[in-house]
Parts: sequence; C-alpha cells; structure tokens
Amino acid sequence: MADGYHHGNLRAAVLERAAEVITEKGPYGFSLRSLAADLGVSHTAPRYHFGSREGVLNALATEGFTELADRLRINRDARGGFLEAGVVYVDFAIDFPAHFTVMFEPSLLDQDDPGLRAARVAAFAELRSGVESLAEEGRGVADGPAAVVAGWSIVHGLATLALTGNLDVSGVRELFGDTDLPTITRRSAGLLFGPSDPPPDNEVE
Amino acid sequence: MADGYHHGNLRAAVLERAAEVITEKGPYGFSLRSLAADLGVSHTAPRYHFGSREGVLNALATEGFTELADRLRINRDARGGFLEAGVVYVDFAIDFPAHFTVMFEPSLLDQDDPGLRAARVAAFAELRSGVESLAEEGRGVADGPAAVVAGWSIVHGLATLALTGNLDVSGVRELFGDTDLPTITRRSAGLLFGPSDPPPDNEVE
DNA sequence: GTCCGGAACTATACAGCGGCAAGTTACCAC
DNA sequence: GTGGTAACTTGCCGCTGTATAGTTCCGGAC
Repeated sequence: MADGYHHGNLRAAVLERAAEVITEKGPYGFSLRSLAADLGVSHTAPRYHFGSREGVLNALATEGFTELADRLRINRDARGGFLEAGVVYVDFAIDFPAHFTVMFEPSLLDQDDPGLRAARVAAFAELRSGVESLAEEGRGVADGPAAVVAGWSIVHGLATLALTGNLDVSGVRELFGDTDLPTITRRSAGLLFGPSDPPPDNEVE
Repeated sequence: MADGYHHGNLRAAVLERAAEVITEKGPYGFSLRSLAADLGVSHTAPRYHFGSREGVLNALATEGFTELADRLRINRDARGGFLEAGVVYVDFAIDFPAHFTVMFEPSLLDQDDPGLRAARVAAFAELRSGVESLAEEGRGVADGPAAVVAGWSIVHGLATLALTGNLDVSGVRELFGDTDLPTITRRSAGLLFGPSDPPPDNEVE
C-alpha cells in the first residue's frame, strides 16, 4: 500500500497524530496542515478521510466515547461497583486526554453526526448504570437524581481539573504528597455515599 | 474621547464582545479580526491593548478569577458555609460562561502573566476556605485533603457539565424536571458531607 | 499659540490556516 | 489493456494572527 503516493493507513495515522498534538498544545493548537506535514502527505490528504477539521475531532470524540463505554462495561461485568467506575472514568481521562477534552467540548464538534450520537448515548448509558450500581451495594441514597449528578460531577470534575493542570497549579495536589490519582479518586468520591477511611500519616495537613 | 478616530473605551468593549462571542461559539470560534470588525475599528486595534489574541483571553481569565474571588469572599463574610460556596461557584460559571471556560483551559493562556497568577492565587485561597468552613459547621471529615478535592471537583464538574450542555444531552437534566441549577447543586453537593433531604414528588424517577 | 510627546488608533504586508475544485497515481476487476 | 475507483496532489481562495510603520488627537510646557 505505502507506495510513496498512497500512505496506506492515513486515517489511523491522522487520528493518532491529532491526539498527540491536542494533548501537547490543546485543540486550538491543532491544525490539519501541520498535521499533514508531520505525516509527509499533502495538506488536503486528511480532508479526504474526514471531510473537514471538525470531522477529525468528531472521529476522535467517537473513538473516545466507544473506549469509555467499553471500559465501563468491563468494570460493570466485573462487579466493580460505583467507586471503581469512577476510577475507570478518571483513568480514561488520563490515558486519553485529547479524546476526553474533545468529547466534552461540543463547540468543537458536529453534533448531528449519527456515529458520534450513538457512541455518546452508549457511553452515557454505561455511566448511569455505574451510579445506579450503588443500590446493589446496599448504599442506595434517598435522592436518586442527585446521586447521579453528584457521582458524575465529582469524577468529571476531578478528571477535568487533573487534566488541565489545575490540581497542581492550585496547590491542592500537594495536600496528597505523592499519592496517585486513582487513590485520590477513591478517597474523594468515597466521601459521597458512605464513610471513608482516614488518610495515611505521610501527608501534609 | 470617541472622536471617530479614537474609540475611547476599546479595551472594555473588546472584553465584553469577546465574552459574548466565546459564549456563543466557544473559545475556538473567537477571532480578533471579526471582533474588531464588530466594534468598527481596524483589525489591529485590539492588539494595541492586549498584545495578542492570547492577551485578550488572559485578561478575561484574570477578570474571571477576580470576580469569583469576590463572590466567594462575600459568601464567607455572610457565613454562607460550604454548600452555599458551591452554589456561588456554579452560579458564577452560569453568569460568566466565557470567563469560566477560559479560566480553566490553560492551553489558551499565557501562564507567566503575573496579573493572571495573582488573581488565580487569590481565588484558590477563597475556594479552599470555602471547603474548610465545613469544620465550623461541625461536619468536619476525617480526610481533609480528600474533602477539599471532593468539594471542588463536584462543583467544578457540575458547572462544567452544565455549561457545555452535557447535562442536557446526556438526559441527566430530565431527571430533575424543571428544578433550577442552584437547587440541583445543593441537593447533589449536599450528598457529600451529610444527610440530604429527600427529593420532591414532582420528578421523574 | 505653537510645539512636542505620548496614547490610541490605522494601513500595509506576510505566512499559515481551512475549504474547494480539478488533476494525478496506483491498483484491481474484467 | 481498458475502465473504474480509492487515495492521494496541486493550485487557488478568503480568512486569520502577527509585525512594522505611519496617522490622529489630546494635553502640558513654554
């Protein structure tokens, strides 16, 4: 395939490189032309596969929702429960920062894309089932809707703050010493619906 | 001042219009040139006041941190407590959506700007004091650092999800009927550190 | 009153960008 | 070998941010 004229696997290569660039410089720093130059193809080659710049971002978001849904489903099948679903959510954001950023920034996307809509619906369904698993854990709360919002908000907020560096720049991260993010997630989200373990001794207070 | 040549109050006008555009089309749909055209000045006029496109966004972010700190301080002076500090945070995001978006997206900003740093430090100090007011409420939690992260994350996550429209598009908003956002905030964040009120009857379950 | 300096703009130029239309290459089926 | 099609390239357009040089206007010094 890769014969000097045809790249052979351009679609996948574009998505991979786009994710790298967005991770480094944010969605605004991502340009189709410099991306094409990086891959050694003409500046309109990506357009053939994605139609537009927005098309690349849509593809990334779709990939992201699919991956997130997969991970949440695996956790559900393993009876991971609410807290571990939260860890899965935050871990996903750290593993796929560019995808996560694009997924939740609708101004970057074409909302009418059916593929995107379907992937998002599937992911949201898994997400809600994660919070609803609280009932199975015998920790059901009186205010169901509030529990869904609280559960989603706390992990989404934590993921967003960690990803954008605001956890570090605010000094909040220092409070935890060198505790890793999954542990921080468990301890913080654990405050939501039940008693939490006391913090270890090796931390700043 | 406004003599046909000199605008007279261009700096403020640029910030106001920039906030409008970003609110409508997101931070990536905002262009200096179209903004200058809207205001009837040459396309380099904004550059005189802000140096660059980034400079406009930095000014917006600085304004935002200052406003947020002010609101949080007023709540603290009024002994509003943790939950109302959370409502203040979410309300701020709704009242100043463009500012909020830019404030927490570092890839849009020049982090070395001293004015921005100072405003952010002041706002974060107020923020932490909001969570720490939990102790005064006699609802102190064993895990202090986790409480700070949990408190901030839940309101930041809720504000972000509401602002980006993800609360609506996910169907989560429907669970609350036409309940307003401050109430949703109180009920959700209220699950964090204490018992919550049961939901009213007029909601979907 | 006029001279001068600085603040607040405009004019012009340039490279990089996304999108579009038309042309090119390589393969594959027949 | 011929036709068709998928995967590209080339050339162009208007828009964008940035840089530099020039213009307008106000205010104070004298």
